[in-house]
Amino acid sequence: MPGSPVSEAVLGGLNLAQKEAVLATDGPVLILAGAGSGKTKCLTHRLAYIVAEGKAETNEILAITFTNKAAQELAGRIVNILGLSLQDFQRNPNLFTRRYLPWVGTFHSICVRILRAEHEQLGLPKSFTIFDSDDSLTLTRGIIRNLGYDPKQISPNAVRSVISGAKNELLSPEDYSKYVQGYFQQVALEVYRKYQRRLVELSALDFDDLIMATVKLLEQFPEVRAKYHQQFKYVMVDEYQDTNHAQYRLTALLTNPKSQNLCVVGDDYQSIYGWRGANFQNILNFNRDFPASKVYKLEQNYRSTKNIILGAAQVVERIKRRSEKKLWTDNEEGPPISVYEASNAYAEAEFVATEIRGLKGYGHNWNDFAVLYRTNAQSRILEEIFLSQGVPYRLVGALRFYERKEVKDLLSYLRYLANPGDTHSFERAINTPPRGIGPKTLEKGGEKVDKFKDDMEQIRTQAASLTPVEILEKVLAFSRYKSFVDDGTPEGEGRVENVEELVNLASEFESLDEFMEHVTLISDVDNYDARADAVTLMSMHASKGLEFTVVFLAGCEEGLFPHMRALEEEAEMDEERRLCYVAMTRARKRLYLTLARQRVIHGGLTNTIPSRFIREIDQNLLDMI
DNA sequence: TGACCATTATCGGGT
DNA sequence: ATAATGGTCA
Ligand SMILES: Nc1ncnc2c1ncn2[C@@H]1O[C@H](COP(=O)(O)OP(=O)(O)OP(=O)(O)O)[C@@H](O)[C@H]1O
Repeated sequence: MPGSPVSEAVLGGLNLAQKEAVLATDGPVLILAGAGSGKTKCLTHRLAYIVAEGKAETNEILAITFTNKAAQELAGRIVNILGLSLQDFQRNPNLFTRRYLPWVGTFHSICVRILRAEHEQLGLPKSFTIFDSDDSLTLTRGIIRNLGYDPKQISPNAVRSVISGAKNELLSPEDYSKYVQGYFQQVALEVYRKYQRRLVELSALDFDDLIMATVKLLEQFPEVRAKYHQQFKYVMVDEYQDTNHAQYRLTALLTNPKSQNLCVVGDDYQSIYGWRGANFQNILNFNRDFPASKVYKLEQNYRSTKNIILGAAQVVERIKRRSEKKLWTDNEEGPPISVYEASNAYAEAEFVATEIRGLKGYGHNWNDFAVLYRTNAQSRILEEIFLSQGVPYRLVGALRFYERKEVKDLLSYLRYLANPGDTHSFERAINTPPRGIGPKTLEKGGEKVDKFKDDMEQIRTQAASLTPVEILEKVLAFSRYKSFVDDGTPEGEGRVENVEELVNLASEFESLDEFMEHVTLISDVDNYDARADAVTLMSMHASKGLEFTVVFLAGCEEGLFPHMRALEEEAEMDEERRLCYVAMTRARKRLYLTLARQRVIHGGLTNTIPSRFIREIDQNLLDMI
């Protein structure tokens, strides 16, 4: 009830504008605000408030977060409001979030849940396979070859991005055929057709299909749509500026048209995923799409110093197409933004490491620091130097868990067990470890192949009454996978560790489908642990939504940041500016911009020019070291 | 079939 | 400069 102790607690610690946004539970709401103004905080409190007020049960709230990590954080913060035990949550955040907040997650994980529930409508088996980008690429390459094209002339990557782009715009091959121009797109269309047919045969969906299929489901079946409208009393979407067309449609389809209880949160200045179809006009058009909407603007930044806020604003103000937005802070002015020009990338990394070690002496922890860069390739030199200087670090975003070979190998068994139609996984599993069954033997068939199929069928029968970890143990015993990867070398040891990590993860799940889905959909940032006492190394993109006391932006050079490929198009340069704004505003107290005057690119030494972003910041906010 | 070697792409970001 | 892919040969 309003004024009840719980509601009071939920509203405590919010400023006036934030409180208003939290209290405006009903009807369409847009929270449009700059960095560090407490948007995510608002969303969390809003969810808590709705539950505390008894306006909806936790399973009646659909909340889309940008990462799985954010979903878990949301769950963690409302544990006490739900009257549940914090220990339970901490023991297994995954299971806890699934159980108590089944509809809090990323677009992709929410879609999987809907599709699993409604699979029959779409003629899919319940345990359909999720293709990740690697699987998609392999399939695409195979089709290109099958159709008689040379993968060297028709780049599988380029075709992938055409197909993905089409799906993000909700274009089926038929729809896409209307836009085709030129030879390459003609071929891409042909591949798209075949690719889609192949996925159906395999009972598989790729990442983009997860969204597109859900949209189709909801468009095609009004009764399914109505069911979810009843289920979801409240819908909330965080980071709405980074939704693509398919996600935008999906949001509208999932919102009850009568109540229109939809709250979207975001900042058009922080739209950094345009390259994968995100369109920040979605957030700017919210008023047009929902004329009854109320708009809340939060203008006070609680995160950063005045100098950081001012500097970041100056970079982003050069963008022509943007909303007008105020952002101020009561925080101290803080030290100027430090700029350091190193002679080369090693010297740059040494400066960063030395600076961190120096500041560490002034009472900082290692996890107060982050080094952010434009391209993942930059992490290598930083790692090398950090290692030699004894600076503990955690690298985020390099290799996703699922992309490790051992994980993919074992998942292929599990996928095939769950979905016998998935011959893609079958073909991988049957010869991992090598059993002398290559493509030729497979085609001919015969005893060896039948034996494997029979063995798998046996495990499949038993699997029905087993937990995910038990099934995985069976697979490991059957394949003797561990002894296959453990060759006694340190690398072999690492591979065994990967297997064990997968086993541990499996033990956190109750259903095989959920376990596999989790492994396929988690990103590397999801494993980022803010408590681990180490310096964080990650891409600027991956840093979205996070905050650190001290931030270094490495490689502030023309051609690297802003990136070479963004120099020509204004829209792309705008996105680089927004990325700069995002990256700068991750910092609470101190911000460094560093660069190398010489850098090795593609094996050749190149002279560099300092990034225009440094020039665009008022010189008296900067301290050139 | 699978190991080995040459050639080629990669280094733009990621669910 | 390195990783991945593809072709060749045992
Ligand atoms: N009313 C408030 N009083 C004190 N601190 C606040 C308040 N609101 C937000 N904060 C703090 O400000 C910081 C930023 O909040 P939050 O991450 O919710 O902002 P955001 O708008 O989502 O940021 P961004 O868009 O940059 O990711 C957090 O540390 C949060 O605890």
